[in-house]
Amino acid sequence: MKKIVSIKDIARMAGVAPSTVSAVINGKTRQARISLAKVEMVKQVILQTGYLPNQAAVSLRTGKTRVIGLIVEDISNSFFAALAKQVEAKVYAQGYKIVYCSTDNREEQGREMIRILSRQVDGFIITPTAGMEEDIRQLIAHGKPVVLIDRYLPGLNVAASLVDNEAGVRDGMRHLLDKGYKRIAFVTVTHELVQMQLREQGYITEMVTAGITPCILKIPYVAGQADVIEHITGFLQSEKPDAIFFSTNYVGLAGLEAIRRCGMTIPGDIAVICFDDNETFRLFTPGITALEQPIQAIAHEAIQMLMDNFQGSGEGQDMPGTGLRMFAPKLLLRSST
Amino acid sequence: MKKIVSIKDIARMAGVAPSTVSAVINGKTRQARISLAKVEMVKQVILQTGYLPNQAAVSLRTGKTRVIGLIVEDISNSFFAALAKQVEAKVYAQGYKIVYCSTDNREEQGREMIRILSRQVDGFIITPTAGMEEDIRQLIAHGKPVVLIDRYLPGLNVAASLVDNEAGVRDGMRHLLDKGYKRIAFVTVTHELVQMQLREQGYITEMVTAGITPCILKIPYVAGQADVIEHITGFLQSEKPDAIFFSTNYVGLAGLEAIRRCGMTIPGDIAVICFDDNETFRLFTPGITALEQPIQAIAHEAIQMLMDNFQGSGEGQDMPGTGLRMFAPKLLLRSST
DNA sequence: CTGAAAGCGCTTACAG
DNA sequence: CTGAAAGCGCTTACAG
Repeated sequence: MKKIVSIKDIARMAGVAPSTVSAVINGKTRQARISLAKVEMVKQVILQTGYLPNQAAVSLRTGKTRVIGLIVEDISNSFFAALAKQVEAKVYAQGYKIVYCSTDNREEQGREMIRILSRQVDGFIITPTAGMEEDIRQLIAHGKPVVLIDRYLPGLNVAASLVDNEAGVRDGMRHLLDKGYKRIAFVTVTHELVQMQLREQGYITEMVTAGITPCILKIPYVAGQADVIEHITGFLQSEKPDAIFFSTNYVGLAGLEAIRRCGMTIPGDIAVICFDDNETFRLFTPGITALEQPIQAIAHEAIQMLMDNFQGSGEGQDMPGTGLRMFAPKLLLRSST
Repeated sequence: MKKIVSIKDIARMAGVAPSTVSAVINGKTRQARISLAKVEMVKQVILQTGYLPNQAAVSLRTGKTRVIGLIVEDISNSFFAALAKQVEAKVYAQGYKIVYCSTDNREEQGREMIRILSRQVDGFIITPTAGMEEDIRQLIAHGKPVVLIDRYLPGLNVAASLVDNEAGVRDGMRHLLDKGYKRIAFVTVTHELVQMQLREQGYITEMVTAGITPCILKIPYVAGQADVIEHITGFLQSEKPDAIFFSTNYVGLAGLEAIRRCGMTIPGDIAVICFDDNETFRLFTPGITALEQPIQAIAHEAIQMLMDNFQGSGEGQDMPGTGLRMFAPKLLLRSST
């Protein structure tokens, strides 16, 4: 086990004091008015030894960890996984690292994760679960920046970056209406989170504008995949819509299975569109028209807001960058509509 | 911004010395022979204040970070995302955290990540890229435990946890042969990593055993999705196989598209099987027979080996738990074969 | 049985 | 322009 070089070793090797080395590392040679010759000397030694400061010591001294906590609903879900990838690239480029964890939408889990991580990260990017309001409020009160992603909690004035749910659904609806579909059904899940309500709202608004009576199926959030398929199958048989709008990935995949079971053809018997794209929709025969979330924009904006907070006061005063940033999804036209 | 309580505050509030508090926190009250009354006193105060030790200080003092570095090829890939999820559950349960990063199979990227993280984690779980041998060797020489996952580097005697590639392919092949398919083609990518060679080897072995001439298409690894589809389309038209074995997810998805373009039906014109399962294969019409990787077993074994290292010497001596752990994939029979 | 003291590796006023 | 010293919050011998 090789001995690890410390700032003292570097100082000794360069013939200067540790504080000089520190100034060089942190780019404070101007303020400290270190001579150019010494700066060069120190840089040489650092390069030769491959010296890297002990981050634990830096953190202890400065109170900064250069770590960001990424708390998502489920890292194995393709949407969050893609988000994590986008976050990663940005964050490492700025010299930060990421620790992640999944809440699986369990309130207790999320709370515990915040507790464990709160002292060990400089800030959070969080997919909030219902009931997390108070924890997030406290985090911010303690001067720990938080940016919400993918959704927000109404009544909690915290920066958030997400897709424009209502605009997306309205886009998709106008496409269906333009194509001449009339009996357009909307299939969604009961969910306390605001984004589902916004999507439903978008649907209702467009239907009402078009002068057609809305036709909505709401599936209990807790239902398993098999149950969801059952629900949709029954709904298709009784309502006989000519087009169907699935509010989310998860429901859409079950919906395709239900349509298959009913022996209906797409788009002949029924047109299909879904909020959220995925590989299955792309490869399905026929391709399924979908609203693709601008994951990169969402992730980049979230990081940007968080980093802006780091620059700013960071002292529990008014956080800059609070408020919602929404990005319109992209309508991917495929053969299903 | 509220003042953060330290061990001194707890000590003062409980009327004991900081070292006593430390002993209580670390469960060393027996060795230190602290009276039960004081232990209770301290525990009370800790509970009331919600005190959590400053991890930076602990790390600085003990040299342990209780963080694990997870370096994968691409966290947004569903396989690695699923792996990350399994790793996460295990790791948090043991009081560790995870920082992740993706290499995108770029050697430089992986090396840089190891450099950045090496001082800040207690150990690594790595999906190695070619050319990483030396970096991993050095990590271990410096007493930093490493467990490889999903693949290993021949010639590098490091613990690794992965699927049994050859056994999986042979399983799938025997299934096809039993069903009476003869002109079974194998489509793979050129790739220096060992797992692709093992899969190919499994195919060849079974074909030779069955007395049939192997028929292999190797696609350059660098090819984009469109190119891959082209390659496969041409291959299908010239070779006219009655069954096709895709060596991996990525190739299989392109393969389905190629089959569609050729106007072939599955399994009528051609049977399909693929190494690695995914949602598309499950929902495709017909369902695609696949070999599902035992992700949970792979992840759990990796963590177990890593944690065993933490218990052990950890001093750059012979690492316990070196060697390969392989888990057979599960053959999911669907309608495509 | 318990507490005072040293020290992990940094950064930051501060003295010269 | 540069270096000595204090201190971040812990843990660990060690003295009593």
